[in-house]
Amino acid sequence: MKLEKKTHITLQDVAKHAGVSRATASLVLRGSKHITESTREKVLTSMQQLGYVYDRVAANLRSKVSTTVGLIIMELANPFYSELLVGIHQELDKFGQTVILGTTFDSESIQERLLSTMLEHRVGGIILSAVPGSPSEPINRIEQLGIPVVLVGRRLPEAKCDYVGVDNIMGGRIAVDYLIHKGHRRIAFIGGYSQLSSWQGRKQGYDKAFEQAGLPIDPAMIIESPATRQGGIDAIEKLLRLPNRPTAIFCYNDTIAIGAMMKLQDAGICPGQDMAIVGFDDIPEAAILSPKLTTVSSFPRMMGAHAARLLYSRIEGSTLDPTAVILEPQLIIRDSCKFSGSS
Amino acid sequence: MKLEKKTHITLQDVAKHAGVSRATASLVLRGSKHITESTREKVLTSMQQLGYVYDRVAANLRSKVSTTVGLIIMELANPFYSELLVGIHQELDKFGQTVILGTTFDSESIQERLLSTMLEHRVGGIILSAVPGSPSEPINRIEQLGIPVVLVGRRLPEAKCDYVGVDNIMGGRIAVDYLIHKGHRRIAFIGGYSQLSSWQGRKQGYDKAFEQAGLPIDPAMIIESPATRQGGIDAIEKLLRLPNRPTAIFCYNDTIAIGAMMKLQDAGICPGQDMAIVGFDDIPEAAILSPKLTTVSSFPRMMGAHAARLLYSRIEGSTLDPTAVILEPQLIIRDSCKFSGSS
DNA sequence: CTGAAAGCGCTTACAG
DNA sequence: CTGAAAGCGCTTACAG
Repeated sequence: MKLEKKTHITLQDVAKHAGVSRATASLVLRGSKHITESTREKVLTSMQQLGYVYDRVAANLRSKVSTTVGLIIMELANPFYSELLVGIHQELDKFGQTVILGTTFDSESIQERLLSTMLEHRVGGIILSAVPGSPSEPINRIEQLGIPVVLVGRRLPEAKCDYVGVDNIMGGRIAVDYLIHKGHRRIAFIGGYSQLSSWQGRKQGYDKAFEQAGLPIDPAMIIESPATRQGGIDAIEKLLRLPNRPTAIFCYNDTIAIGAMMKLQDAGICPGQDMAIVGFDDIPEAAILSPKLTTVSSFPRMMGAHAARLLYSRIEGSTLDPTAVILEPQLIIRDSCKFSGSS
Repeated sequence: MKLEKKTHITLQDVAKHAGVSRATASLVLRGSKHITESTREKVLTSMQQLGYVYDRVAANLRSKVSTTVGLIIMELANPFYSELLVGIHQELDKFGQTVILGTTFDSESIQERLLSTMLEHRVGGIILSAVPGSPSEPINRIEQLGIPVVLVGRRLPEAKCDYVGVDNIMGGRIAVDYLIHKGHRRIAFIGGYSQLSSWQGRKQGYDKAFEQAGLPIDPAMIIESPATRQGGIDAIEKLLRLPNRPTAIFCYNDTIAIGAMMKLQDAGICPGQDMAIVGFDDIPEAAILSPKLTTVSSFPRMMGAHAARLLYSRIEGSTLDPTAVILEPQLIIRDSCKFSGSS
């Protein structure tokens, strides 16, 4: 905890060593043009010699500036969020911002705590993938403080802030359209929870596709479960007990699809051959499964980059009305839908 | 950049509102016992009413304390590092420390820059997976400043600091022993670079296994390449051009193994059946490949947790000599080695 | 148990 | 172009 820097060099020391005032040294530090080349050099070499380390934290405190951004996501051990993080981190790095990380494991109380911690750390803004069903009041209160927040992936109805996500309705739509065109009539939708805005969107797309095809929807085909591999396994178990099994499965996301494929294989059902599978997100894993997973890409890395840019523009003072950046999803056709239903 | 908090409430405001001094309010904040219950309550309710946000940064500056830790790794889009990050983050969270992230992409100059940035942000310590071949002088200089650093996964010969890693020699040994016992005689070792301390260890284990079995080593079987999927693909291409192909492949890590399996499949060679494959690390992907990948687990999450604990003990003032925590690897036998060489 | 003063390391007007 | 002073929001001795 204690920073027991043995001989801690401050700007004061540098100034004295260079024979100038603290203010002058500070000016040199930030490359002011109002400094003579000769004093500039003197100060610079003094810094070198003394091994001076700039204290950005103290500087930020004084100048009321922040160079950190908070990122709150569900968990790290999930390729979707890893990819999101990569996009955010890479983009923010360009702006000289560093990210402070927090994971909620979808617990509302942890989210509350993290939000507080981030504020205490004087973040300039927050990127939040909110716990489903969490109240939007804390977010609005934070915005009130002048700290911008952008929601990513998961939307909160009442929150007055920016949002970056994929068009879930279209995503669900193109996935199910594709399956219907392949001749499937009984198509399950498994994984995720109906509180999730992304679940709702994907389900809506599913409904629309059925509607337009003039097909009836069987509520038994809709199975909620945690968005984990285990959740996929569990959902398949339930599905296999059904008297009238589906011929295709649209999974809430790729992680669910992985679990589903594992369980299917265990049950002697060949995914892709005996049962068509479509995922969502296109995480790196999707391409190495066998069969390679056909999935709807939500471009998580790009989502992250957009969120970072949007947040930074807010930090820089943009006062536009809250905007929503909706990425267009794309069906990535691979090998997990060879089977052609009852066509 | 600017933190234009509309009506920024400070401890001063709280104190005035509660009718006490700033010092008293500060004491309340940190739960001092020398405060009357009644004033405690007064102050607390004032904080509530005014919507006070504690400025931990200012507090840390004054009390010369740090609540952040720097983490520098090669890249985020790599399951090994994701897992490492999970372990570190989870453990550090328990100590109330937040992590500041940086990725080098194995560029020495980026690493230099990140190290500086972290110091400027007043991190209490640094966990570093160093760029191979980078000088240890900056690290020693940082330690000199009183900022502990722990190296993780990759060792630097001259660095006087803690290290957490897996026993690479043993890891290489058990992988190759296993293949030899399965009857293989021509075993390739592909991926990674010989500058990496982990590569050197695994290769040493490989050599030892051959030596003990009284088998000759063919230098053509050793192929270096970037530790990426593409690196695995490239290595296999080279391997297939060889007049005398191997019957088994020990991969520097699982990511290499994934690329290798992809390329093998493309070439009409069935991994696991026509060619045995062993990976290293046991990233989550290993279990979903088909065939499921037999691999040497390096327990990346546990590595992260150890590194975090070790660093924190240093931050707390531990002055033991630099220690090395070496985790014991474990062979995870799955399905990628069905073929039994020439036995 | 509480208050007045000094200080963490820096930057920001304001003089000169 | 450079210096002396005040202040960012907090904590830390030191009195009382």
